[in-house]
Amino acid sequence: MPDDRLIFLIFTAQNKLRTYLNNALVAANAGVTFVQAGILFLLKQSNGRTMSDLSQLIGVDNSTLTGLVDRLEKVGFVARQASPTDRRSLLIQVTPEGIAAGDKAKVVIKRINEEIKTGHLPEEMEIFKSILRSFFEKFNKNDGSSSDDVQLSHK
Amino acid sequence: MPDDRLIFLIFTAQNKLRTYLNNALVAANAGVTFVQAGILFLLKQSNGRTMSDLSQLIGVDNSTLTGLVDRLEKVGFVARQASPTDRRSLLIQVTPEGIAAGDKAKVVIKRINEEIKTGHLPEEMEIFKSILRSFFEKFNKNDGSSSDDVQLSHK
DNA sequence: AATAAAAAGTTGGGATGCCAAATATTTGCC
DNA sequence: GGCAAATATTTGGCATCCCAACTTTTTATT
Repeated sequence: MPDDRLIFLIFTAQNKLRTYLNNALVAANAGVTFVQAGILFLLKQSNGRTMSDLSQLIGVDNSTLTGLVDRLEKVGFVARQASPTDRRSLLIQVTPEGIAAGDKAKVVIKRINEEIKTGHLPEEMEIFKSILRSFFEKFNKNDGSSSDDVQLSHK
Repeated sequence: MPDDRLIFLIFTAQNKLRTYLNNALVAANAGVTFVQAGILFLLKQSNGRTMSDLSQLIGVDNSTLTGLVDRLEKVGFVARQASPTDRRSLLIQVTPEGIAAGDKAKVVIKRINEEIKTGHLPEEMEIFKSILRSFFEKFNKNDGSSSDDVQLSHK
């Protein structure tokens, strides 16, 4: 499988990182996973965000975000509140416990972020990031056949 | 979130790729996802592998592999067979339909593999891959606190 | 030979992700 | 103002992933 090893490598490496990271968060008694911590950071920054804001900022679809917020609400890290200006909307409020959990997680996340960089030059990390960022342009349309349209538009 | 943007970037980029890829496989009527296709390739290469072999080669744990094989078996792409030499073992046989599905998927996977490389130098892709490969050394222990032990052993 | 330890595969639980559909509400258009 | 279109959120379905526990079988140890 020489040609698809790149995709395989991306997926399996990512799985390794995610597992390691979330286990580290367990070991640190953070009480949240990486993605949940991300939500808490966003709310610490600016409390009372809507579900749509959060799903966009976290980079997941709205139904995924519903589950994430459900689980955070269940353990008392966030609360849902009706929006005063739009009856379709909820404003998600972080609790003090949620702030604390997020702060605890942050230490672990920083550490592992540093571990990722260990042994690599800054220029190399830049290349790594720019390739990842290219995915957002290349694979933004969720229709896998749309790349043909992109190529046609270049002519 | 400056420091953890790298991890966030890895996860969200990977999600983009995975979604795009699996949608492309749907569009191509491959009838399998990327991971399922990986299993079919392995079986085309060498049919009758054990579940343990497959889980190792695919890079997932054995219970994940059980689900994957269940779903492939359900659509008639593989079959489970008792091992003649070890009563704990099963040998997974790919069917002709499974081979066909894998071949169809391969075309799409190759295309997207090329898309990933588009716009980047070969040396850049090498750097990208070597950073991903470093995850397998750095994050191999699933205990996130084990990095401290590693550091201690260096003294 | 007997027994402890390890291995094979499955089940169950939890988390995360996307897609589609549904309902209530808001916005845009005529 | 009335109605079509869009939006906010949830629910349900499916897939993928890890962890823990379990039962049967095999291997290793005594």
